[in-house]
Amino acid sequence: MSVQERKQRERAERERLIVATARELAEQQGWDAVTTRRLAERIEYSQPVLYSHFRGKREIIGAVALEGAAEMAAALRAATSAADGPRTRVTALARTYLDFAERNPAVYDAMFQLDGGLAFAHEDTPEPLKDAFAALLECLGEVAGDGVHPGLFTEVFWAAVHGLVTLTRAGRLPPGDTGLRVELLVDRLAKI
Amino acid sequence: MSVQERKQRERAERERLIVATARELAEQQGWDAVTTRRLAERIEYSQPVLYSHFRGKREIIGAVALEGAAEMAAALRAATSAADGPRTRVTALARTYLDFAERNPAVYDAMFQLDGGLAFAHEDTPEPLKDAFAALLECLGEVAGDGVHPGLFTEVFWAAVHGLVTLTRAGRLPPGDTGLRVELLVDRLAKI
DNA sequence: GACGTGACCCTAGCATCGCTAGACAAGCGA
DNA sequence: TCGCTTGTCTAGCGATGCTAGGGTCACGTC
Repeated sequence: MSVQERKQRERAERERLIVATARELAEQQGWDAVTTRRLAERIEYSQPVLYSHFRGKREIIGAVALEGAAEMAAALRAATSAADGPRTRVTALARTYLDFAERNPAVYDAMFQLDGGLAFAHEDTPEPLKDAFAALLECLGEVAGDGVHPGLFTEVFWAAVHGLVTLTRAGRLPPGDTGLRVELLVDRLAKI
Repeated sequence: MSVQERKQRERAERERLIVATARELAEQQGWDAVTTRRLAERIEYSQPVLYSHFRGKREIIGAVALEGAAEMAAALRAATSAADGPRTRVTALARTYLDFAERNPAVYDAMFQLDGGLAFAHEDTPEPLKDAFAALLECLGEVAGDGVHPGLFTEVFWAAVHGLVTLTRAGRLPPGDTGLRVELLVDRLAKI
C-alpha cells in the first residue's frame, strides 16, 4: 500500500510542478511561450508526461486559472475584511482586483481571456470560480441599492472592473488614470 | 500610365477581397480557422500573395479591426442621432454597442481581444479607432456630470460595456439579463 | 514585330506547434 | 527469479506562420 501511496504523492507533486512551471513561464514570457515542449523541458520530463496529467494544453491553462481564482478570492476577502465602512470596503475591493490583475497578468489571462475549458455560470462551475464570485458578492451585495438584485449588481460591477483591466492592459486605455477611474466607478455604481 | 493604374486598382481590389474573406471566414468558423492556407485558398491565390499585401496574419486582423471600427462608429452615430433626450441617447448607445458586438463577434475580437498590431491611446492611433472613441465621447460627454472629465467618464463607461460584452460572450455571465444590466449601468453611471 | 527586362506569382520547404503511437526499461508481486 | 504492469521516452504525424527561389507572363523598347 505504502508504495502506491508514495507514487500517488509523487504524481501529485509533479502535477503541482507542471502547473507552477506553466504559470511561471507564462508570467515571464507570456502564454505564447508556454509550449508543451518548453514546459516539458523545464520540468525535466518528456512531452507525453504532460498528457498523462492533463488532457491537453487547455487543461493546463485551466489549472492555472483555478489556482489564480483561489488566490484572488483570498486576496479580495483579506482586503475587504481589513476595511470598515461600505465605501472603504468597495474601494479596497476594486483596487485589490485591479492590483491582482496587474501583478499576475498571465494568471488573469488564464482566468478570463484564454480558453481553459472551464464552465462558468453553471452548476458544474468549479468551486474556486464560484468562490471568487462569492467574494465579490459578499462585499458588493450590501451596496447594490434598494430593489436591485445583488447578483445582478455584482455582475455589472465586476464587468466594469474587468473592462478596465483588459482595456488598460491591451493598451486601449492610457494607464495613468486608473485610480481616478476606479474612484468614479465606485462613486457612481455603489449606493452608499 | 493607365496600365499601372489598372494594376494598382486590381491590387487594391484584391486587398479588399483578402480582408473581406478573412472577416467572413472568422465570423463563420472563428479566428482559429483563419489560417493563411485556408485564406489563400478562398481568395484563389497562393499563400505568399497574402504577404505581398500584409506583413503577416496580425496585420490582416488589424485590417479587419479597422473596418469594424469604422462600421461601429457609424452605427453608434446613427443610433444616437435618432434618439432624443440624453437618457434615451445613452441607452441607445449602449444597446447598439452590445448589439454590434453580438452580431459581429469575430470583428469585435479583432478590435479588442486579438493582437492586430494596432496602437491605441497614442497620437499614432489609426483614424477609425480614434473616431469610434469620438463617437462614444460625443454622446457620453454630455452626461459625465459636473467636475468629471468627459474623456475619463467615456473611458469608464466604455470599459463597463466592454466588460459586459466579453464576460457574456466568454460564458462568464449568464446571457439572459443583458438588458437589465445595461439599464442598471446607464441608471447609475450617467448623470441625467 | 521580336526581344530583353522586370514585375508578379507559385511550388516547395523551414521551424515550430499540439498531440500520439509504439518501443523500451524499471520495479512491482508472485 | 520470473512475468507483468506501470511508467517514460523517442520518433513522428498533421498543421501552423512564414519565406526562399525559380519560373512565367506581360510590359516597354528598338
